[in-house]
Amino acid sequence: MPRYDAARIEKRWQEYWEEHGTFVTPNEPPADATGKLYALDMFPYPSGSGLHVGHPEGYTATDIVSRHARMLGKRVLHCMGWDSFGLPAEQYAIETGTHPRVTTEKNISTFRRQLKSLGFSYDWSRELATTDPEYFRWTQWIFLQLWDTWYDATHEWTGPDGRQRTGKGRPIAELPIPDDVTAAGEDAVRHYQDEHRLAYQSNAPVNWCPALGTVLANEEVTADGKSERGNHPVERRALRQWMLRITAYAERLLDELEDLDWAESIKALQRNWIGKSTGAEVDFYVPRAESGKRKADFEQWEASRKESGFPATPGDDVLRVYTTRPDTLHGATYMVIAPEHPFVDRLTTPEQKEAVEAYVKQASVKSDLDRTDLAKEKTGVFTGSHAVNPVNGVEVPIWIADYVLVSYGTGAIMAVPAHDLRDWEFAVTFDLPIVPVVQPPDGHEPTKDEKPLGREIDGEMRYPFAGHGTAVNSADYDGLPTAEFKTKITADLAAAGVANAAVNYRLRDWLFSRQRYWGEPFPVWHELDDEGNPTGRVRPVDESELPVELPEMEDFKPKGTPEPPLSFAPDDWLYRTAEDGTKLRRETNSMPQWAGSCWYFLRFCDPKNTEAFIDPEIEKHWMPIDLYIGGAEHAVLHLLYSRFWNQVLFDRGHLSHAEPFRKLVNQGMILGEAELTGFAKAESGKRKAEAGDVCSDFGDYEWVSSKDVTTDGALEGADGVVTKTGEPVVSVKLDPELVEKKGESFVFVDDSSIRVDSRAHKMSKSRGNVVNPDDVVRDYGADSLRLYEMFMGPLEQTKPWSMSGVEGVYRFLGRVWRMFVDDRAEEVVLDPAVQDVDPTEAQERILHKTIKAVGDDIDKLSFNTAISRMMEFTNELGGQNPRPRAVLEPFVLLLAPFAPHLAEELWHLLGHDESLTFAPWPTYDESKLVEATIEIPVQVNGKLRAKIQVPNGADKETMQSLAEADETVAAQLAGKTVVKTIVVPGRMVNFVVKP
RNA sequence: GCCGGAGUGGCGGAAUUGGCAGACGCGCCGGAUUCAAAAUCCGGUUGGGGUAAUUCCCAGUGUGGGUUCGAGUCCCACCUUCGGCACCA
Repeated sequence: MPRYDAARIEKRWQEYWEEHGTFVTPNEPPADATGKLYALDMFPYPSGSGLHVGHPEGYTATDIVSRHARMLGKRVLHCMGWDSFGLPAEQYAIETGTHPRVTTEKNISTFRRQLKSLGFSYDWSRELATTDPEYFRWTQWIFLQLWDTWYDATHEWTGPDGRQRTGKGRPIAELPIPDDVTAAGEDAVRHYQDEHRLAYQSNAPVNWCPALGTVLANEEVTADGKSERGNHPVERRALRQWMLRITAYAERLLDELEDLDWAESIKALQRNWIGKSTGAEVDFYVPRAESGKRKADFEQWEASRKESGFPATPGDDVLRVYTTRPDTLHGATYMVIAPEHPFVDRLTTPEQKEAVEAYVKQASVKSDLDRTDLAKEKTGVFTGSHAVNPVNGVEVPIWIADYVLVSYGTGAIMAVPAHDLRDWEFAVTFDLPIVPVVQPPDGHEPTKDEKPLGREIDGEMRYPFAGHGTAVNSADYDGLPTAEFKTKITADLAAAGVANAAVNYRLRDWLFSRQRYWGEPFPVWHELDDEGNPTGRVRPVDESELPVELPEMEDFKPKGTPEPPLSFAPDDWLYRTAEDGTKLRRETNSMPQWAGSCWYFLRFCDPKNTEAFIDPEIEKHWMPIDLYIGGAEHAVLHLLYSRFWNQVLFDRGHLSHAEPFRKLVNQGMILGEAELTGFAKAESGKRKAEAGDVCSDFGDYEWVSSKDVTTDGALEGADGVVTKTGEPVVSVKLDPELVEKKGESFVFVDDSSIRVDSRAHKMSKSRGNVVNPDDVVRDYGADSLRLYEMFMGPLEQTKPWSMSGVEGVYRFLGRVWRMFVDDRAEEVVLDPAVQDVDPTEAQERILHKTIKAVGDDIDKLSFNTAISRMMEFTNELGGQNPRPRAVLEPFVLLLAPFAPHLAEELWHLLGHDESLTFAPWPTYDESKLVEATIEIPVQVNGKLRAKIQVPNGADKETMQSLAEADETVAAQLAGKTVVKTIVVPGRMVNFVVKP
């Protein structure tokens, strides 16, 4: 019986595509192509658990778009590769003693097999893995480019789009060296350069995770101070690390976001992450002299500043703060510096020394968790020193508190308790003065945040006010609205040389080194002195010596100390003597997993190039990416990092576009099948639970899930089941709050106390609701899996899996099959109903409607509706006899991007010898879409009263008279006055009447 | 708290962007086919009411207002929910 046999068909066509190299894209594409499409999937980390049903969701979407584009005659680049460096392979290796390379290769081949079984039209000849030395050779090369680049913030240039821009990455050799640095000698120059490179070393405190044995980026640490991977505790520790100066590109990354065709939500996420704020930096003079001379010192300082202007780096006698509210300067009644601020020691007076030291120590051991969790209680300690408020010469105390972060702004703030909630809390705790300088607008009530902080002062309830208003207690500025005041005072203070307009970003530099074995080695040597100690000078590995491969090692376990595994590599890898006789030691940190994924899309264009990471001509040919689809979990990190690398490579002239991803779409997460869970009462006979039902305790009710319930609604292993409304599948949940306890028994208060919980949850091993794509392919075929994942709902939406939904699309494919194939025949032959006859007008119309709808929907990535249109077509044509070939053939082509295997099989059956991959996409004829007469609604006072047939293209008058002639309408209008008639041609008629 | 989404039948979701709410699929009900089943096919399925019957009536897109001849769609306020950030001065 020639039933729809997905397994046979799919095997056949996958073999055909492989043999014929159907999807291999030459680098010299046909000249007659009508445009190009680069459709990219976020390449997977080949984990040990294999493909997840979430992967094929985005992959199917790009595959449909790619296959559609090929049929439209475009040249298409569509590739797959592996983000194969990373922690899990290394941890598995440590546990089992298998080399990570072995595990990785095994996992890759599983992924490859699974992906191939789904019939994606990837050009497998371009497959790449980030762990391949021929690949990471260029990752290392790009790192050297970063090392060789500084950011010239003042450089003006015009982008490819003709827009003027400021700021560009330039070769380090072009960095202007100040004369005093040149005079100080070669080492000073080198040091100066190192301070400007985009890749630099730093000793700043980092997130050290002892359990993972590595340092983590801020982005890899959760809010409660745990590692994102594994949820292990993370502590702060000062270590020498490589950093990438992504902050230099903050403005560029923010600015270029505007023109990209990305979902607003993702743009918002990135904007949020970059976190731009504008305000001013203000210098507060810190007098050192004994009282008496202090005022004179301040005045002298003020005068000198007026002359010199606002310096780039403040001196020792100045505390520089950043504020977004310079208009509240008159209300600054104290200052706060972070416990890690470099001035802590200098500002601490002998009397306060003990208290300060204790506080700073305590703050240093506090994890981020403690710091945020104790947010309710503000803590701090007085330094003993004061600073002078530049607007009024008032001396204010300087405190140390951990609510000020050393890593943001200048690590110091001016505190305006009247207008900042945190400062208010602190001032209240330590009894510091509160001076209001902003008058709230009339009728302002304290907000939800402000209200709870209210406090009685001098017999009156007072609240902080963080909003905008009018200036008071601000000398000459009184009466100015906040916004105006900000601009004015910033200008005035800038003229006085004590402040400057400033911008700050939440974004931090990217911690780029890890203490792992399974990552790209840094292409860097450290110079050693005669004793073998590092001199602090580094030398790049010569390009000709790339790649720096990983040494073969027996033991790459982390030692629980920050010494990276590579520092235990064999000496011949680790050490070398340079031609000039200098002893060198390799950098033993490795790059983070993000490195390889920052540029893989470039390599796909030119994967075999041994001369360059990409050929400039080929790059121009394929980039930018027209469609990039992947999970929202990469909305910030991966996408920001790769944009950053791409910007730098663009600035250095290696790329033709600054932004790699023209259009980005995040597929929604696929949740596990919605489970009905709850308490079921096991008793004989099925019946409804009712109000008043009694149970002796919740033990009478068993926790069940839909898996325990058979299709007819009986609970397996029990005699019956309590149902909500008599529906067969069901279990109920008791909401303890709605169940009354009477003695030892519980009584259902009312029907609402019986709840069915049918939530869908994330797929997870522990929940046991993970769907394995292999199983689905085995039972229903790849086409069904592809079609189902596209039919579930909008691509970007989170949606639950449903096995019966898979069966639904499988049934649809069966109907398609039987539309062509006589399933009662002995062999696979065309159904006799498929004939070379002229289609009827109605058949032509549905065909052309379907062609239009499917094409438009693919362009909109609205695959669920495209599929529903094809179902409508099948519902209409399936039962007809004869079924004209001229209508069925184009339909096969429409189906091809979605269910390519079945489509190829039917195409073949219709007598075509070649694959339909490059068959022209059907076109529709606008004139075939119109019907002779159409049905339109007639409303009276906006209510639908009748439907009438009108000739297509009827004018207003005709439509109105036809509507008036309708019996029902006439009855509705009888005895009433028509005030107005609205006629929308081809749409509707509406009579507005008065009684 | 701030930023960004989303609320439509029993369920997943449609709705030419202001013009017939519920396309398509799932589930369910009824029927055909069958010795029976599987598979397949046909009909019904928002709720309520009415009729011998129909192209019948009423209500209805989270809640409350508003704009409009007309609102799921636009405006205002609110509720719920999901995601991200969270002492960022």
